[in-house]
Parts: sequence; structure tokens; C-alpha cells
Amino acid sequence: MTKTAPTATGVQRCLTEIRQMIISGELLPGQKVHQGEIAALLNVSRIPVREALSTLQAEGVLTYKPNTGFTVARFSGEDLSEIYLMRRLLETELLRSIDLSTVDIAELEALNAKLSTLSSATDPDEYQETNLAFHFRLFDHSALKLVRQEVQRLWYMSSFYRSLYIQEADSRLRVHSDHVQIIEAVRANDVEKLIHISDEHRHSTESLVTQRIGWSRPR
Amino acid sequence: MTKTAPTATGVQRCLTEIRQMIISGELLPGQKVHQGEIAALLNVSRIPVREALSTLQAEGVLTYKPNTGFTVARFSGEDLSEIYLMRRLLETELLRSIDLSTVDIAELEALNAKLSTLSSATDPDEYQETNLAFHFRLFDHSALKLVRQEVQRLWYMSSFYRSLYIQEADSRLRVHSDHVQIIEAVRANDVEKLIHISDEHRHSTESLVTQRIGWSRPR
DNA sequence: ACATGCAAGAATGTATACCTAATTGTTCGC
DNA sequence: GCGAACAATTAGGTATACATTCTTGCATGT
Repeated sequence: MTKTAPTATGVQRCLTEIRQMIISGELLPGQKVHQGEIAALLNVSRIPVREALSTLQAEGVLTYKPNTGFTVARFSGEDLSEIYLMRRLLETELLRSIDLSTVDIAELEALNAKLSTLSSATDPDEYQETNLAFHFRLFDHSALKLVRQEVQRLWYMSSFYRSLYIQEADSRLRVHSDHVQIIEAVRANDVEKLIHISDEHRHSTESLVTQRIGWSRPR
Repeated sequence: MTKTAPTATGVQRCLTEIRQMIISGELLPGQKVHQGEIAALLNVSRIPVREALSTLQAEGVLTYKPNTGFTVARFSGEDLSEIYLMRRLLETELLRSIDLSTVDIAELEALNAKLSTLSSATDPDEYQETNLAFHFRLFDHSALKLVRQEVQRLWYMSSFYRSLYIQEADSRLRVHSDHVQIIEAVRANDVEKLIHISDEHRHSTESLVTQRIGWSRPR
């Protein structure tokens, strides 16, 4: 999933790379993003970098000030609850619109199994990626593509903050068992239960995230 | 509101200009957006144009295919109902979070009065702009800035399609009287009524829009 | 007549270079 | 010694130029 298409344009490589740098903590919230540095790092000129930065700003991942540049967005507790509020509203619609009988349960179980083998300490981005894949494997069954797209944006926006809480083994165990319950609800073809479990899962992750705000030092 | 800040960068001018071109119908859904043409039109090089296009793509206003370019997004009836679904969910949250007693009612009335003087046939973008201003004058009172930001994106996404239905005098009359009811609910400090009226207003505009899908020819 | 392949044209993608605005450090004056 | 204006430096913004890819129309052959 991290792999970029063979025909990928430079801008797209920049996009995925910069996203990873934020997830991995290489770029911290509040920190300035220098076009020249990124360009040198990725062996491209500043042009594709700037385009990628513009896109990330539109997504809310970065902030921008004219003639001054881009900065990794910092979110307060209130900001994060807005993100989680929107996620709750929109993800509920996604889940409700899915025909659960068509979901490939084995695939979900495989992804969750993979999650349990990953220590997020050593490879935080692969953990994040797999976790995202787990949830979107479900969301992808929805016909509401614009809603799904927006939900994905919300996940991207908060990716760094989620990377904080999954650094603890306890949190990862909690995530794993929540996922087991989610799979159970899917297998039982029980949409309302699925939504309920998902709400609780989301809420518990929100608490974990909120507890760890401030772990990111500005600059 | 159309005016660009004095310190505006070229990219920002491109952004507002391209948005206007879509609202005015100068650029139709499905139509290709040639970088060179826009650049010549705005007396800039292709660089700032490309950045603006990247941003608009991230917002969902344009679609993109590598090495082929940008196209004005076309929305099906299903797409538009997704947009209106998201608007309903998110705008409800915005309205519910507002302290209505702090709203400047005279301002709302002034904007609605201005709306009734505008024939959208002659200046479609000023009508759109004023209509947007009316609703966001309310939304701006909410502390949920990220939600508001997303709602604004949703309005931008569908701006062309909304420009279709307000071309008819009947529709504009309906909009005006709906707005009067909205103002009434605000004055009465009745949040639930405001939400209810807003839902109906939104739903009626959705119907008007849906009826007119297909008025945009592709290319 | 139709399909296929190729070549010419056009439009995109990006590197380079230059200009301009913001920032930082310095010097001058009080 | 402190503050303010100014100069030097850094970084962002954009025009130009070139490489690459896609498209389109024509020619060729079946």
C-alpha cells in the first residue's frame, strides 16, 4: 500500500513521503516544512514538492501562510474532538450502508492478525497502514464514495496523533480485541451492533489520543 | 468577499478565479481544464495555475489523471445526495452548537434583502456569494471550525450545480421565504426549529438541483 | 472499409534561474 | 545599554525552458 504506482508522478511520491514523515514523527506538528529540504531529500526540484504541500494544506494536514511557507498542522483537544465527531457521523453512515454478507471476513482476520505481530515502536507507519487498511476494507464496501473519501481525509489529518497512542502495548491490545468484536458483528450480520462497537472503539481511541496531546513539541 | 487580499499570491488569485469560472459556467463539469489557457487568461505562468488546480482537486472540485490533466468534476445524482447527506449531518452540528442570542439578526436580514434584489441571470456569482454569506454568517458563530471548514468545502464542491437551480425566479422566491423562516427561528432563539427549517430548506434545494442534473453537457 | 502502427503535434511534468518578500543580525543614534 | 532603522541573508513565489507522455491523424497493409 505504501508502494507508489510505477507510473507515479513526482508529486505523488512527495505526497506519500511527506505523509510518512508526519506519521513517523520526522515532521512534528507546529514544525516548519522547508521546501528545499524536502526537495533535496527526495531528489526532486521544489516544484513537485510545492504542489504536494498545496494538496496537503487543502486536506488540512498542513497550514500555510503566504510568503512564509507551510507548517505541520497542530491540533488542540477541541480540534481532535471535532475530527472524531465528524468521523462518528460519517463512519456510521458508511457502516449502515454496507451489505455485511458480502464482506470477506477472512481478510479482516488476516489484517488483524498482522496487526498483533507488529510492534509499532519499530515500524509505526506499517502499523498505522495496516490499521487503516483494516477499517477501510470495511468502508470500501459502501457505495458512498464521497463520504468514504472524506473519512479518509479525517484519518490522514489525525494520523500523527493516532501514532502516539499506539506506541503503547496496552493500547495495541485494546485495539486488537476491539477489532475482534467488530469482526464478530460483521459475521453476525448485525449492523447496529457493528455501529455500536465501532462507536466504542472510536471513542476509546479518542480518549487515548487526548491523553497524549502535548507530546508533540512545537518549534 | 470576492476581493483578494492585497498581499495575495498568484496561486490564490488563480484559486478564486477558477472557482468563479466554474460557478459562472465558463468551465462546465466534465470539461478539461488546460493549464496553458488558464495561465494565459490570468497572466501568470503555469506554475501557480498547477498549484491551484492541485488544491481544487484535493477539495474534490476537480478530478485528475496523471500526464493527462485536470477535469471539472461531474456529479451524479447519487454523488449529490452524498454531498447533501454530509451537509445535513455537519450543518446540524454547527447549528446546534451556536448561541443564537449572539447572532446579528439585522445582518442576516440585510443579506437576504440583497438576495431578493439580485437576478441570478445577470450576475450568478454574486447571488451565489451572497447566499453563501447568508448561511455562513450563521455558521461562523459556531466554535466548530474544522466542521465549518468541511461544510464550506461541500458548498464549493457543488457550487456549479446550485448555480443551475437559482437561475429560475421561482426557486429564488422559495429560497428567500425559507431564509425568512430561518431568521425567524434565530430571533425566537429556537435551535430545534432552526435545525428543522434548515433541513427542509436544504432538502428542497436538493430536489431542485437533482431535477436539473444533466443540464451540464460534458465534452 | 477497417484495423493497426507510426509519426507529428500538443499538453503535461519538472528542473533551473531569477525575483521578491520575510527574517535575522548589525550598526547607528539616543 | 537599549531600541530602531537598515543591510544581508534566507526562503518562498514564479517565469522560462526542456523532457516526457499522451493524443491525434495519417498512412499502410490486410
